Amino acid sequence: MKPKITLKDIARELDVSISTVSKALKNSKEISKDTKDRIKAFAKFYNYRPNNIALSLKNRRTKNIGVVIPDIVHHFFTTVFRGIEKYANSMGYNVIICISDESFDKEVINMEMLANGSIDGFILSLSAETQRKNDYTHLKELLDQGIPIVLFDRVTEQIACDKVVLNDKGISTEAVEHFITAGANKIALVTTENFFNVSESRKEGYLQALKDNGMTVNQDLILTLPHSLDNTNLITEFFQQNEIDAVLCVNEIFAVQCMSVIQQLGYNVPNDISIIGFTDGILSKYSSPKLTTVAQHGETMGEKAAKFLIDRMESLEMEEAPFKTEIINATLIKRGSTIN
Amino acid sequence: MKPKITLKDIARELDVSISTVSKALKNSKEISKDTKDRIKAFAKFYNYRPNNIALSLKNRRTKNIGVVIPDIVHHFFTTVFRGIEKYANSMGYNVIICISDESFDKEVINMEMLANGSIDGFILSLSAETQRKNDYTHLKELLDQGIPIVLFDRVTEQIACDKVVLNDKGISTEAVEHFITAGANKIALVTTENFFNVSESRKEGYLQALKDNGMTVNQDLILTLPHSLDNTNLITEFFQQNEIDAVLCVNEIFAVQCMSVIQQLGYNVPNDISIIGFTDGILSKYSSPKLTTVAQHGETMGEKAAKFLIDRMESLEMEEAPFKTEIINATLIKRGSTIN
DNA sequence: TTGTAGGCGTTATCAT
DNA sequence: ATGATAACGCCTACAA
Repeated sequence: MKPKITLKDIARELDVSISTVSKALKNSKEISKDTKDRIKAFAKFYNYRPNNIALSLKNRRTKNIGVVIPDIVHHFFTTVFRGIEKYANSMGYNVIICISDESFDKEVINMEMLANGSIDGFILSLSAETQRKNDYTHLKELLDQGIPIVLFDRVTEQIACDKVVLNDKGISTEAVEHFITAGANKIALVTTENFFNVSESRKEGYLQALKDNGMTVNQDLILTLPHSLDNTNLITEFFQQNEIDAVLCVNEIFAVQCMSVIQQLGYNVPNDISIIGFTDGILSKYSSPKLTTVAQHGETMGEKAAKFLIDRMESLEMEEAPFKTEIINATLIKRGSTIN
Repeated sequence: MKPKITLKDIARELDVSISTVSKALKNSKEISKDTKDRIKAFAKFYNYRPNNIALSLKNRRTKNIGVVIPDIVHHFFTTVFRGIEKYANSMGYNVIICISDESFDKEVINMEMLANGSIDGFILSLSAETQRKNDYTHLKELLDQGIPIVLFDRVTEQIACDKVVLNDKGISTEAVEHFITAGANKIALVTTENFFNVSESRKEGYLQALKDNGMTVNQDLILTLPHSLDNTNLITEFFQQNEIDAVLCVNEIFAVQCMSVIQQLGYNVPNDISIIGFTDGILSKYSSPKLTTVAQHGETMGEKAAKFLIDRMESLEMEEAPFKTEIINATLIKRGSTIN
């Protein structure tokens, strides 16, 4: 058991002053080569490492980033997190993570907790409840205090800050057009309740594609599923009661559930009904047939978000750079659940 | 833009001393009700919150826990992490996370980085490379410095610390016996290279079950797959060249891959071949048929690990409590990929 | 009832 | 070339 050693310890042992030790270890040329060597050898032997906390206090920066995501079990957030972690680490930052669990209160409490000195900035994707309540005072307050925030994916226009989002609308249009090219004309959409900005955008993209191609919108072909429930029955009804030859799903769970129902009903994927889902996760890769999906490039989003944040934090006080929004281009990965 | 306010600021504004402010905010009865009220009102108005960093420095404890896991995309680690986060937060701790990415170096570097004051203790699952190298000096050093560590899942006997593991061997035996009860007698095992303690234990459990039931071991029925590669061909060969009526897989990816191959080859699951996988993740739930799996109760493991760590950290210096190993009982979730 | 002083570990500035 | 001092924000034993 050898507790951590401090500058003071070294100073005492070597009978010099603390500041001499500090300077010597920083290779200051104020100190004679002789003492420098002595001190360095001693420090090395006892494996001296400066105390991060003391440095944080002195420098008024922690080199920690707070990441707040709604959920860590979802593949998309997981990949974004990876990207953040990767870039942050490469820049010497640690990542403190909080799961809001889609709860407004948890989001607020966790952020306030971290904001009291533990982190230099936040990367955040809004919880469902926050988007539903449409209440962003906690974010405004943090920004007011000078703590930078980067929003990704689940963002809001009501907060002025750097953002990283997907071209949800555009890629949805592209997906639907992929159906149309293959001859589909009874195209369905399976989505979530619409307080999510992303679901909303995806729906817009879907509608846009229909419009651009002179097709009429049939509201019956839009299925809005409630959150966190077993939706199998709803989905089954949906496919029984409607004539459908293609379906766009806003996440991969819906996609794989639809596929399962469709096959159960005796249809063939993709010949009778084609499917495209969002999120190129593990489900999409291991289903049969493999799912055509919208790859959201989560890792790229994460890296970009981290870069935005660190750039802003390190541009010491020349902070008033205008806020940027980076749009990450999703791509369609064509696999077995669509024709072509 | 209103920067954070400090005790000093309050003291200056209210023309009292810093310690008076400090005491007042802690409701010390040394201070007159009058000044307390004045100070509290002011503090509340300016939304004073003590600076965590200063507290950490003073108290020599950060209330941060470092979590090091090999991978965040794997469902199992994700759920364990959830459990850790949940318990830690409820006890007022933050969680700093590092992904070792199965790399020894990343594991070492990250841990050393955090160990310099950023965290009070670690929860860790060993990286593949660390287990392969069998080198744990970094952990020993940290323990030497008085930093507590809790290992989970991927553990080693070479380190004396609290541990949380699964009854891998027992549950594997149980799984194989489930096959046997249903009439199987050509039971295969699909596993990873054996430097993982968990794979090793699962194999032992498999062998034990065969032995207990008077069945002979056929080495041909044990398929060892390399890490991170497309194994489809190996798996296909395996099922073509061997007569098999049941297969136990050490993770759910292998399980779902096997199922896919089996169905491709024209067999029926579970009638021709039954399957059981480890990890009750999303793949198992959304495959068809749904997979019978070993639920590892990751969240429980995480909570338990966090409890071990926090207990030890908070039992100030009466530390020499003996190290405990908690064995979490996995359970078999019977679904469509097995008979019964 | 209030204030002073010292310390947590480090660095920067200003002596000596 | 080396050391003393102050400061980061907070707490607390001890004075006043």
